[in-house]
Amino acid sequence: MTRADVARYASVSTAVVSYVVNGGPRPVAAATRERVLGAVRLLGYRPNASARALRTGATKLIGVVLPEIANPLFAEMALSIEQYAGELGFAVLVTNSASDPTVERRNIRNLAARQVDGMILVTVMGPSDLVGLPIADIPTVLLNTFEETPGFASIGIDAFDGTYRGVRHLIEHGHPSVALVIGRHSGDDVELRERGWLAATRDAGLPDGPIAREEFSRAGGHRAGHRLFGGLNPPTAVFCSSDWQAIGVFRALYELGLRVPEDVAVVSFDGTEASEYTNPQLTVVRQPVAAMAADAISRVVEMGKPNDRPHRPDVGGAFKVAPSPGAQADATTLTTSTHRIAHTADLIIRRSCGCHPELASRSLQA
Amino acid sequence: MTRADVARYASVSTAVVSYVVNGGPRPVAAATRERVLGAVRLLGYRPNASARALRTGATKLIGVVLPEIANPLFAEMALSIEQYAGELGFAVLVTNSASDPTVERRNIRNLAARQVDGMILVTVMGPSDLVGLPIADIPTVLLNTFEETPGFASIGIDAFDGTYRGVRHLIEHGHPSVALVIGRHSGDDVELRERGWLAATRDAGLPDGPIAREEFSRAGGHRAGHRLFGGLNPPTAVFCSSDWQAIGVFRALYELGLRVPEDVAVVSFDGTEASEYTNPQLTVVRQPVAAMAADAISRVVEMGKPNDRPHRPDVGGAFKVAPSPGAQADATTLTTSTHRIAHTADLIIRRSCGCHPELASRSLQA
DNA sequence: GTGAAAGCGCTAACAG
DNA sequence: CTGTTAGCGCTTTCAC
Repeated sequence: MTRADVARYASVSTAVVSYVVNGGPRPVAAATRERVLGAVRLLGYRPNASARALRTGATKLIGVVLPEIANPLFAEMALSIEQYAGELGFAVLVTNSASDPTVERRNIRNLAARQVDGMILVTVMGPSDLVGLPIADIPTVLLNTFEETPGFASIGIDAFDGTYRGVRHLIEHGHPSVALVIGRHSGDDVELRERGWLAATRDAGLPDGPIAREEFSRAGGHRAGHRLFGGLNPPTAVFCSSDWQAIGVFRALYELGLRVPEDVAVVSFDGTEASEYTNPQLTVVRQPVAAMAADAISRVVEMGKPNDRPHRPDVGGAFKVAPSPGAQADATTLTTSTHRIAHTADLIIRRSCGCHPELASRSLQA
Repeated sequence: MTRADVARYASVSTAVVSYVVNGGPRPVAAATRERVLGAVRLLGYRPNASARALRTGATKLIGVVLPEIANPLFAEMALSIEQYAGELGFAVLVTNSASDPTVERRNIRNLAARQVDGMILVTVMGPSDLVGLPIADIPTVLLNTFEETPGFASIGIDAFDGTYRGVRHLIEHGHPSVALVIGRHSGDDVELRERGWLAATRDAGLPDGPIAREEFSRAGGHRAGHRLFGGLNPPTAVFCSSDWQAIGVFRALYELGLRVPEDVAVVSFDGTEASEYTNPQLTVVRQPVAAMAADAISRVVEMGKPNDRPHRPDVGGAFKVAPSPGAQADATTLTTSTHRIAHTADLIIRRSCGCHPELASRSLQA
């Protein structure tokens, strides 16, 4: 079933079939259109995306590299990305790197080989590892980064500030010190969060609490929890760098017979839906995942457009999510800009921090 | 950067470049090969996947339709599918339907339009809704189905048996009745699980327990939990149709001040990693997700192969996971076969059922 | 062992 | 408003 068959059946040229199928670029008489549409339906014709991609040079595919699809933060990112991309007519090729730089590099290469029109990378590598990759010609944005990344457009939150506020909240509850559970790979994020935690602690005149470095997973959080709270005189408050780790910490606390928030107050970073289903519910510093994903998609798509349009008055209005202040980019240099969109994380108070002791401990009164 | 450029630079024909890049189908002199490879590297040449797909008629893309990527069961499926597909040289286009038949239909159409070489569908629709779709020519397997589906290859577990064994385990603990939390859409799965639950109950001579029909989500489980356990004389045991719902039930029990397993014993279906991070850990009827995903991929790939090969002696050995008994399919009719691979679910005893009371209640002794 | 060339299905000039 | 046609980059048959 090809375009030519449809053309033959409807007694028109293949060009007209194109015009009808694509709604342009030339007008078609209503009667002719009907005839073509009829043939399309009757013949069950489906346009060939590969041929179109070859001809137009655009696959309408966006590649996404995630470190770990099981982590709800990234799962929610994937979901939002797919959704926004779909609204703009793009399909999404999601790959998992299992936080392994080698796998990540392979995935990026694969996506490039498939001529994706753009890439969204949640990378576990440093920016310097990215330069050798064959992606100079592909619109790329780094998502979930924590600082400016030279040579790349990037989107993320202010990890220092977010951590600072989360830790400060814990301190305001009067804890003598606050422990930290954090990732073990060396990167901006780890460093920034650690600095945020340290700054909040010291600004309050408190001694540095204990720190546990484990991978960003439930298992990592579980190990961290046992290490931190398994000894004598365990800390009474802990800040977790991710919901995922916090869930592991909760399990460790449960196994150790420690109650949240009575014995240990917990605050975590991310604020995915999973944080609403721990018992008690987690107080979190929430990342605006959907907004970040929307920004990522719109930037990638924007970067992929030819730079020669004088006006495109209404295109911007299609985006549902307003980019953060400072998101305006210079169209002429966009493709290679180092521009960063920084979103802010909000503190959401729920039960695990101890703000509502009477409610949080209900289960114990039964 | 095209094949022609490389050919020109290496002073060979484009055909030779092809032979080198694809390792065939014709032999190339070692010296020539080196020259070509050098040109490829120097020029940074990347083959154009669209052109290749157009020429060969194969995109090496497999489309996947999931009802809900956030549900860990489907997230784990997506992960396994991507992994196995990658090993066979296929990339995966994952789409979400949010359990909405309309969205699902749209996604299937989109995938078909992109000329995927095969499809794996975790559908929320009945088989009859599938017939109108333009996918007769695309190798398709239904994953996570619960009964034979006429006209489709399908893979799933025996939901009746799995539920039966989970419920029976609860009954063996001596509970006077067992409640059921189950999905609300009408389909084989819901019906089979309900029958399994009923059969186990009645075979034990027990009265039918209460039933709560809610969507397959944490929120659904949460509502079900409140409905089931919020009144006077709540049941003392409950079987949840999914880990996801069980997590919601746990939250409801926590909010109601009911302890697991002391006040309420819980067993759930799925056995994803999430079930190891509830407090206490869930006793589950575990679906062999990785094996099911591997089966799905290998069947789709197999179906996509031309039917005219007389022998392919070693291909089968490449698969890591052996299909269940009865998985041998008739190669000549595979594409349109109704064949079903039924995996079996195992009961995994952990803490939520009450088998280890001394351990499960540790948190209360603190 | 290598080259020439046809053509996959589509789009978009260009011509009418 | 509609038709003709030249490729997009690749694979592969056929000739040498």
